[in-house]
Amino acid sequence: MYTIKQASTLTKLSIDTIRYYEKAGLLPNVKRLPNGHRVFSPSDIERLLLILCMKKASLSLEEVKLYLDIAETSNMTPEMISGMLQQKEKVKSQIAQLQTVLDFIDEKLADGTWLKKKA
Amino acid sequence: MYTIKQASTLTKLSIDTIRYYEKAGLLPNVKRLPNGHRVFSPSDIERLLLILCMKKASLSLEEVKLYLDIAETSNMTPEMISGMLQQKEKVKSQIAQLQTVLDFIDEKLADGTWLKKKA
DNA sequence: ATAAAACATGGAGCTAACTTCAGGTCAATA
DNA sequence: TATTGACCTGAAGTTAGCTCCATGTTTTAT
Repeated sequence: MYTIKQASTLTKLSIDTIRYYEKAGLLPNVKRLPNGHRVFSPSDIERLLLILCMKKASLSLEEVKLYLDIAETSNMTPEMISGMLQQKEKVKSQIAQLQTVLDFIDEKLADGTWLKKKA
Repeated sequence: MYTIKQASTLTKLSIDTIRYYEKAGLLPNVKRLPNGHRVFSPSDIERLLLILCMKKASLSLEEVKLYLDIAETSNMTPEMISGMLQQKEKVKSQIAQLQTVLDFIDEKLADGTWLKKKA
C-alpha cells in the first residue's frame, strides 16, 4: 500500500495529476484511510502505469477510460468487441501515419530533399 | 489555384482551421487577390495535406512547423540534423507505445483477460 | 506545545488548438 | 435595388488536461 506521494514517485505522475485522474474516474478503486488520505494498492499503481503507457501513445483520457472499463469486464458484449476492433484499427492507422512521418524524416536526412521538386 | 473553400473541401480541414494554420505561420506562401481573398496553390494544398498527416500522427503544431521549416531548407545545420534525429526517436517510441496498446487489445480480444490475475 | 510535513478540498488559472461570433467588404443574382 | 453568399478580420468562447492556489486538518518531529 502506498501514499499518494509514493504513487507519484513510482509513476512519475504529479500528485495533482493523480488526483485529477481519480476525479476523472480512471481510478475507481483507490481506498481512503479514516482521515481521508488516499491509499494506493499495487494494482492501482499498475493501473496508473498502464494509463501512462496509453497516454504516451497519445490516447485521450476518454479513450484510456474506455480501455480500462473494458479491461475490468470479463465477459464482453458484442458491442464492446466491435468497439475494441474499431479502436484497434484507429491505433493501427495512427501507427501508419507515424511511420509515414518517420519515412519523411529519413528521406530528408538521407538526401536533404523534402516537399521539393526533384529538379 | 483554389479558394479557401476548395482548399477546405480538398483537405477536409475546416475553413477556420486553415485560417488558423496560416496565422500560426504554417502556410507562409498563401497569396492574396486584390480584394484580400486567399489563393491556394497546389503546393499549398500539398502542404496542408502534409500537416494533416503529421497531425494524425499526433504531432503538435509547433512540431509540425519545425518539420515544415526544415523541409524548406536545402542545407541543414548540425543542430537541425540532431533535432531531426531526436524527433525520429520520439516518433519511434510513440510507435512502440502504440504497439503495446495493440498487444493489450489483442490479448483482451483473444482470451478476455486483461489487467487481471491469471487465476 | 508548537512548528513542519503530508495530506485534503474546491476553485482559479493556464496552454494548445480550435471554433464561434460580430461586424464588414465585395460580387453576382433575383 | 436588394439580398445572398463567399470571403475578410479581430476577438471572444470552448475543451482537454493539467497545474497552481488558498485554506484547512492531521500527524510527526523538536
